Amino acid sequence: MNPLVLPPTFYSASTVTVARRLLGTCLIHESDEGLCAGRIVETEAYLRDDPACHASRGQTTRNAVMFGPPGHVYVYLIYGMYNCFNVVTAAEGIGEAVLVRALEPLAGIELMRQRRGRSELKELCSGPGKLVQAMGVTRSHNGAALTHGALTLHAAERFGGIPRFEISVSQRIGINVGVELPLRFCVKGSTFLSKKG
DNA sequence: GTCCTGATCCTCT
DNA sequence: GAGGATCAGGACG
Repeated sequence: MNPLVLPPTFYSASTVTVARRLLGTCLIHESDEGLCAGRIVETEAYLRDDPACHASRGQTTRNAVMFGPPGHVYVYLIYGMYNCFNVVTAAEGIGEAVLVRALEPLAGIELMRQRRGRSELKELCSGPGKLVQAMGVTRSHNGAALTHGALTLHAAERFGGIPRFEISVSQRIGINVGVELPLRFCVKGSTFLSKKG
């Protein structure tokens, strides 16, 4: 296995810890169309007892993946048009996840432009629905492991690393419940955030 | 079965 | 800054 691929143990820390550690790591998707990669610059933690978390009302067929082992992908359709990309955290049976909200494009940028129908670099991955579209992620990836397969998560060093950065913590975006909780984490000063952090 | 809501994005003003 | 697009899952009855 590629030593830069993050191991399953990476995901078994607390959800908030994983949300912070995900910043700077590289998401890579190798598809038939080509390879795409992006560095994670914005995440949000969704905890079990959090009303905004899908798993807060117990396990259902939709959110079953969240209750599975950590290090897997939970893809969910929102507003009938867009998908959100989540990383399952916490032990099996708990039901917590981290939403990836924004990426800094690293590779396969032309492919991202085709998929998005936009040319500006900042418009490719600066939002949950956008990055899913740019990376070519679909609901067929729901339940897939991030430790092997087409969709993998690599350490920051994979693309030369990221200069030392500060983490900015703020309130989450786009939800109506639990908004006051400081569970959104951004790479401070990044130009690829979904919103000013 | 029917109704309603939502972790969004884009276009237009 | 506001509104429309568009659909699956969950909560009812």
